[in-house]
Amino acid sequence: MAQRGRRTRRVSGDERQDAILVTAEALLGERAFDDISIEELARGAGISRPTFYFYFSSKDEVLLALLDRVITEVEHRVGDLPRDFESDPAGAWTRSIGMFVEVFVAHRGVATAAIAARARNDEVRALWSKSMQSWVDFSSDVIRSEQARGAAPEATDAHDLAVSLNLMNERVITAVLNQETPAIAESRALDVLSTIWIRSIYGSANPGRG
Amino acid sequence: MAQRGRRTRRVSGDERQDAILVTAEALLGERAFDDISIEELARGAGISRPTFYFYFSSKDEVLLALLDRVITEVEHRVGDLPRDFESDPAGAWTRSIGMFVEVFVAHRGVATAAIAARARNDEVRALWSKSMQSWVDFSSDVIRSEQARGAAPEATDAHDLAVSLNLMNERVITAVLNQETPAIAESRALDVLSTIWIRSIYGSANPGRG
DNA sequence: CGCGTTTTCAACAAGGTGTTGACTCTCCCG
DNA sequence: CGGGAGAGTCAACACCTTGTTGAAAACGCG
Repeated sequence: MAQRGRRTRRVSGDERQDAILVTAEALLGERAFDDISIEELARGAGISRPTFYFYFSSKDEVLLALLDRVITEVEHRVGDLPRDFESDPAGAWTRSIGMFVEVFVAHRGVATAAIAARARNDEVRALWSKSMQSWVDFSSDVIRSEQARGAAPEATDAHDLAVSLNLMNERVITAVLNQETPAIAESRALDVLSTIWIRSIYGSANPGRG
Repeated sequence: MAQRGRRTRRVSGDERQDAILVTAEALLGERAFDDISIEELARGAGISRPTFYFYFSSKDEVLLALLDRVITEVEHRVGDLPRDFESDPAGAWTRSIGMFVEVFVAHRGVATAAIAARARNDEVRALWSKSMQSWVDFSSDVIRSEQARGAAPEATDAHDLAVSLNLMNERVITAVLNQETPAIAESRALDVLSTIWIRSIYGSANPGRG
């Protein structure tokens, strides 16, 4: 997944490529991906626009490279996630969801740009979906083991539940980060999301009737 | 909210404006909004590109007009939503969520285009958020009344819950419609979403410990 | 008819993307 | 150490899309 765009690499070209990436991440912190031109990326890295194309074949490739780093970090962190669900299910889920929140907050610009670019770019979509998949796999594994030990009802398919809850997290967190309306307060997000996860995974499906 | 783009209206100009809208909706059925040029919209309506600007000031205005219709329909349908939650909470919620699903499916092209355009266009964002807001208001009203009658625990803020669950619906349904990965089967969507809603609203927050 | 308003579009301007071809620089090998 | 093979660079070009302008055609009504 590394080695995007460039043919070979020897001396100082790397620095240029890096400079483009650094410029892109900085600009993404202050405005939307669509509002950043290749000209700006090039100028920020101290090169001309045509030279930009020597390093990346398009603006989307830059986003892809940025996203690539985030994905790598995510897969690492998912692997390190504690699985102490038996002793403290609520706490364990909250910590897992907290990690999700942390990644979004830490790479806010890249995450929101990638989510928007996903609609038009196949490679971005594939890469993002890989990341979501690793979260979904983690969640559904845990849900299944909670069902196996009798702590959670088996009525609902673990995979469907995991997908829906992870998509909820993605959407709620982006709404919070972008300060959309409607959204919830940033300070309440983790609490609300955890509550929904826990009730959905462990709760019964029979509300009290009138 | 009607009367977008045009100064006055008298005779046959309306048909042209309508033809643009019809063309847009048809094209949105087969590809993404970004991949449709104003040239195509104009040709589809039998006019030249500059003439398009007589009717709409931009491509986004066309989407806005399309979305406007959908929003109107939504507000109408939310008002007509049954509130028979006391006798059959699960069924009532499922029917309400089903309406949400129906609207997305019926206006699939407009909905997905609007969601994508929301990121860059303030007016689209405002209009979409108005629609979400009417769903959120409905949901939180019902949640609060369920809490008041003692059927649902009051531990969680009704508004925060309503926002999160509605955002989940938005995201899960678009994932299903776009056949994303990960997603769930279209036939399972309503069932899974209802389950999560019901457990989140009525369930307790205390999972069984190991 | 004749005059104002509506409607139309050729032509232009601006701004972005991606490509070409030639030039420089570096460094390594003969 | 001199000459080539890349790597790296960019002016200039071609192209597409959006949005504007100004003048002309069509229409309705007195």
